[in-house]
Amino acid sequence: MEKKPKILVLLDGNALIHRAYHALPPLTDKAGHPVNAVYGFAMTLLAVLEKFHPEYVAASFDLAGPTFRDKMYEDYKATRTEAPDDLYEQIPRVKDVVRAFNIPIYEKEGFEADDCVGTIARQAAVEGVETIIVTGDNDALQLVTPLIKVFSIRKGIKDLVLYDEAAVKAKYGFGPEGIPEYKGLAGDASDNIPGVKGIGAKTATDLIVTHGTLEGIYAALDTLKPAVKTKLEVDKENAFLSRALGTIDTEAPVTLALADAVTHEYDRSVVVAFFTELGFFSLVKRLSGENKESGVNSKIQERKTKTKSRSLKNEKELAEWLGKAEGKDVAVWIEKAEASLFGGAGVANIELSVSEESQVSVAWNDEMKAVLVPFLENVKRPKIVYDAKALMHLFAPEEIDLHGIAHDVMIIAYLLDAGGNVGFSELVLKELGLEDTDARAAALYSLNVRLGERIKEVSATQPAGKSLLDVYADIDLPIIPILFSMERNGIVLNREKFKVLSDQMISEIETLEKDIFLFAGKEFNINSPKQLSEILFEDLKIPTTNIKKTKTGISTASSELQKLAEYPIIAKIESYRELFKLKTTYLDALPALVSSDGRLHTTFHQTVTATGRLSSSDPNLQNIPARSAWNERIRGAFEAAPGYVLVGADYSQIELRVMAHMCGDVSLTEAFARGDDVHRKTAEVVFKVESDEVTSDMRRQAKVFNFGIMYGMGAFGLAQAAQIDQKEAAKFIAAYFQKFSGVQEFMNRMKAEAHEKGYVETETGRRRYVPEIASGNIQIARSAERMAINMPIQGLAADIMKLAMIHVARALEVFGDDARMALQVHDELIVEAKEERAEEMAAAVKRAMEEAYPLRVPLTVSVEIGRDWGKI
DNA sequence: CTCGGCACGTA
DNA sequence: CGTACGTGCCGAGC
Repeated sequence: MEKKPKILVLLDGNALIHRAYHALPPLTDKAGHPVNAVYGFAMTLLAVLEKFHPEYVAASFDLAGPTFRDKMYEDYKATRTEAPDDLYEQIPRVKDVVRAFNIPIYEKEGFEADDCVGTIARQAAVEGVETIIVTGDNDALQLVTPLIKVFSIRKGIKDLVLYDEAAVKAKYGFGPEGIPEYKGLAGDASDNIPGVKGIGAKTATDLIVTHGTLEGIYAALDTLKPAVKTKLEVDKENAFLSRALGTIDTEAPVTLALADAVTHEYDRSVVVAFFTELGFFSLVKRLSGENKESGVNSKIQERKTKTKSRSLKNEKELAEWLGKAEGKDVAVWIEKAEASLFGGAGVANIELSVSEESQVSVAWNDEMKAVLVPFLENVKRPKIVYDAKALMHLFAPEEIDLHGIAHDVMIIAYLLDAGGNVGFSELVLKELGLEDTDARAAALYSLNVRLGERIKEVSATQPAGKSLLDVYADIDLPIIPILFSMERNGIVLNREKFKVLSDQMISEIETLEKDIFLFAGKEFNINSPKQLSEILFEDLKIPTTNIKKTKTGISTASSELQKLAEYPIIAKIESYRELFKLKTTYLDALPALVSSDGRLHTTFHQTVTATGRLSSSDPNLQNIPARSAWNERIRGAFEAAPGYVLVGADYSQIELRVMAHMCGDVSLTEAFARGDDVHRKTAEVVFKVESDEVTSDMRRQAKVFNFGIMYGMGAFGLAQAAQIDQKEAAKFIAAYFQKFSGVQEFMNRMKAEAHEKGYVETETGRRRYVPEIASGNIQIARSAERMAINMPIQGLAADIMKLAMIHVARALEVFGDDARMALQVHDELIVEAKEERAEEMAAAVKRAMEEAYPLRVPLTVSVEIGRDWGKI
């Protein structure tokens, strides 16, 4: 019996990293570092180990610095655009993966990974070992011999092909030895190898097939077509140079030590820990199974067979399927129809699944709808979905009310890691190890299982009633239908009011512009920080002492310009910027987004912020101007419908109260309990004066101070914000912490917790990971500490508001169509109410908000009623 | 055309 | 060198 040769798998690290990086969507770990290339590399590594069960494994990487090719040809790889930092950042971690598996790395200064691979493969062949080169670069095909094969990526990262000599010949028409000749003729644009000008793929192949080598071709020059002959003559030097550049050096100064490359056991826990850190849960799963203690050589469990998707032909089959699914959670994936010319996208078809392995798909037509709609609307049929709110909008135009959302996987993923990616395809890749899938309902089902386990695991370590699961069940899930109806309700925007404002603003802006050009002595683009700084600091020669620099020049930020208030042009620029911003961002942009019902419909995002707040976009209605001279007029264009009024309900100082609640500081809680003006109280403390000596200026500074404290501000920042001396600021902080010692203890506690555990939590159980806290960079670590201080405060305030909205929604049920929530702006809720019931309703809203979450200090809400937002 | 940097609106 | 966001403009690079 013929003895089967032993196999060496040789990884071309750089080529694989490049392929993985470009083939995979951006992925990040919890710290926000890109990991898609690391992930792709690790997947490929596991796949080849599984497939070939090699006796030996080794890897090669490029080293920084010029190679012998650069010495030969100074333009080598000159056109190659610098790979993004996102990619370079990942190379050390790829090497860590290789090391975690105890795989030796061969690299040499002055040589590319290719050359090391070629040399090692040649040496292995001498030992009678068969080599399989794993790469993403077809250059390596020139190395193929009976004992050397190339396993190369065709597309994506999953589609790999094993090339032997026959396969190379089939692909190119000539064998491996022809590839350097091919480079000599046709060149290689990606490496800036010139080749012979005018000779492309076709001619090059013909020439090689007929004449073999460059030498052969040049010997037969006279037999060639005149045009080809001329081209070859002109570029003869380039042809030979290009061939040399394109030839892999198999005599690189590296020596294979087969003993090191034996696929000996690796420390499984190291690999698991590393994959976990990277967030590669699907890969951890592939490592586990029966082979707990074994090495890479052992069988890694086979991937599951392809998920089955069956198309249901008629409503009878559908009814039967749904009948069998009775009592089970059904994963529902909606396939959106292409948006039509006449409006939004509808539903094309629906996939349903009650298992990880299979699903059914159902066309969205009248017959099927007759069965589907009762299922979708049935509160008692639990559904697993991804982004329930978006689905509600998809169904809403058809007047279908989606109910019975048991799980929203988007929300679960967000709660598990508010900073991470929550895109469906990213989750499918990270959690299930699938680049993409056609069986989305089955994938959704699987995701719900995996993430469901994880959220339970985390919750088991948290206090009862205050866990991620509780946040999920009591806050983030129930608020979905409320946000949906708020988005659908929208708010009236009076475009006529905007038009009047806009016209006034245009003339003011023009006046300001004229004045500015007069001061400048010429016209320029005031909106360009670059041009503006040239005018100010070069033409007008305004001294730049004390002015900050940016990467691109001297800063023209408002805070910097304020230092130059003595120059009359500065005030004009400030006003110009303010008006220009207001006009473009609000007066011009908002009317364009008003829909046919005359109302603006924002989208609230529930899975964006790191703290648990909502965000708003398209348009963002959470940053409508509030304090500028024009504020009331802009807000005034947001109106109630005829017969209705707006009720605005604001939490008063909710974050300060939350902080008082959490730290339990005696002075602070007492101040709130007495109903004191807390900013005034703070002013007394830091300025060391009696209550009646507090001036309005002191109170204003104290207010800045209170906010600063909650953000973990230091003396420097406080000095900046309150426009005072840094030394003075330090004294204020000392005085503050002496009086409110509980606040300082709280801050220290949060910092300690973040250092110890890597995350902080709100009292409700919402979690934020702050891995940067372990950074060696003191700036980054400090910044993480501030996030750790702020998140439990901002996050609990956000949760209180969400709970309040749930309570308000319930309280408003009795009002029917006479009341509808319109907007939420973090600590403010705006409700549209039938005029005659507004007072009654305002009282109900106030009560619901104040009682939403009992704190150690009173939680007070002020309500205002008015025709428009400017009046409330 | 896309994207990073800057600037600035809100809580 | 104070937290959390979204958007508009410019200018560089594709």
